[in-house]
Amino acid sequence: MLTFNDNKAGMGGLDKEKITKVIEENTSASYSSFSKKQQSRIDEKVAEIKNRIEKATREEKQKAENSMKNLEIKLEASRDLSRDCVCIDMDAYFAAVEMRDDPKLRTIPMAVGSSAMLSTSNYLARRFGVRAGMPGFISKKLCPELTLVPGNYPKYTKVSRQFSEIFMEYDGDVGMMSLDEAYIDLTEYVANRTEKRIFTRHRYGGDCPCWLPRVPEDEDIENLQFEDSECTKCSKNRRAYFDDVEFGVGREEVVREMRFRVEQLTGLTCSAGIAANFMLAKICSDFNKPNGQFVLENDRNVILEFLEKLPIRKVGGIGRVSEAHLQSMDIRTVGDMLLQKALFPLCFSPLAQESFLRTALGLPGRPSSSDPRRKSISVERTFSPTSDFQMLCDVHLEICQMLEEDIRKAGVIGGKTITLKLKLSSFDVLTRSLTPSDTVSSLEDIQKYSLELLEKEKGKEIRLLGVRLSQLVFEEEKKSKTITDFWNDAKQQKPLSSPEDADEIIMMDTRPCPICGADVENQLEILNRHVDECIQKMTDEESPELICISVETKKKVEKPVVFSKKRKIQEKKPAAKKVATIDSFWKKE
DNA sequence: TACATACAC
DNA sequence: CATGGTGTATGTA
Repeated sequence: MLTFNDNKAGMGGLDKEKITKVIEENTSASYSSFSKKQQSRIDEKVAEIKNRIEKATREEKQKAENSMKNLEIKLEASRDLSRDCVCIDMDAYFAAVEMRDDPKLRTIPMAVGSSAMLSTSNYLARRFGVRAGMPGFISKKLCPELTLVPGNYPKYTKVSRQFSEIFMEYDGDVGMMSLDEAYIDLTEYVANRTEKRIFTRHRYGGDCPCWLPRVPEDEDIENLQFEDSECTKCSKNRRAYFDDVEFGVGREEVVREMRFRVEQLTGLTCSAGIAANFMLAKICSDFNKPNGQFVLENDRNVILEFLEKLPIRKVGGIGRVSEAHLQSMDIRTVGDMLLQKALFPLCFSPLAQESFLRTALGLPGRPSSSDPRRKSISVERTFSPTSDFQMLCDVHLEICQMLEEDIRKAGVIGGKTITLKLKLSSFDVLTRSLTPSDTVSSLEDIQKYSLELLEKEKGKEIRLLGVRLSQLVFEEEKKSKTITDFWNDAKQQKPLSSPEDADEIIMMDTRPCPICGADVENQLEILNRHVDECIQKMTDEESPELICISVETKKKVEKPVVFSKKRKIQEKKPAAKKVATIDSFWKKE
């Protein structure tokens, strides 16, 4: 049913039927009936679509076809094949971080999440059908030996900051879609890149399993230079091999270089897609996963050919429901979309028509709202279903307190509209909202208005409560000055790296380690590693992270001013998302 | 404006 | 035992 799809990578050749059966057997009655309800809603819509096509008159069909033809001409005129867009996606991100920091997890099936929900699974676990979005307790049935690791979001956030700094050197306006996904416009960088770059590559071997990347077992290491040392973590001997690697000037080479640097810095691999726009780059990033990249030539025919056989579900924005709708029109691949485009006006809204046609042509989505500011802020929690109103009020108060705190941290003064979200024990979701004449800002206001809404739902058995504030009012921001100052300060202190003096960094000058004073090769990744070792030596056993960026290096993050030269009007990157705040997971009464 | 849906990660 | 949390966009009334 709709519980399991093998859309994502890593599941070749497993027994789908068996997995589906295990999932069904372990699905609760209430969830199962909710799923059925959802499915029948989709079926209804599908019937409606078929019906509309069936009973459309000749004139209507003709009109629809003309309308799509005109739209296609208009859209085709906007095609831009001049850009180098890159989407970089970390491989099994949360799981990879946990595996990096605990070698025992590298060889067993493992997932990050709770018994209620998994965020990621490693590739070994995926072979059992264990995947992101699946409840942990069902995963355990599919794979009894599965190890569940609770997520450590502050750590994932920190690591994400580390590698986004690398991307920032290539595109000052890099868009982080989430902790593990980056959109990079390389056009300008590639155009200006005239020289190859050489990096020292560090890889590890010996008895110490801690550091990554490892030298492959089958590689001939006869002629590699190395250095032995005692690992500060496991006390075993670690052998660090090093050699030079070169990266040329084309976009593929530059992307290889970025991926190389990410792995050197964090010990994590990522995959990349390269194409004429971000919509295509995102699809491509999935093609050679894990630890690979895929380029789609900036050529109309090549793009259309690539899309012809591509299942529609691989396209960003087409989910379970749209897939079903389109399938009812015999559309399974993007190629089919192009063949059937004349039917769109009979079944879909104008926006949906355009969006599907853009997809079919390999064009990016409509650039959306130019206001980069966030539009809403919310907190929601799931708990054991209850209709006890006092209990719901207690939860509600806590949620309001958390929301108020988040609002303050976000530099938001208040908002016009307050929305209460409820999920019933049946899994049905309701929202109730109101817009008072005055802006809602204090904890008291938030609580008062949302409680008003909650009171009207007395008696319902509820499993989730949420409160959202929208139509936000922001603090007057004078941030740009701060950032500039920050950058100027950093510049005077001799920054570790910047595009202008990139060559100096690659060439081998040294720089004293701020911790131990020893001369260290002045290359960002190497320096970070060294500093990290030093810090580990002198500090705790506490921090489980192997790689931790130095404080100095961190300051360099804020430098978009320098890089953002005038850029052509272009497709909007997906908006950067706020990092979720984590608190201990509470549940039960 | 209010509410529901769909989607991404 | 047991199916998440945050945010955006869009359709419809």
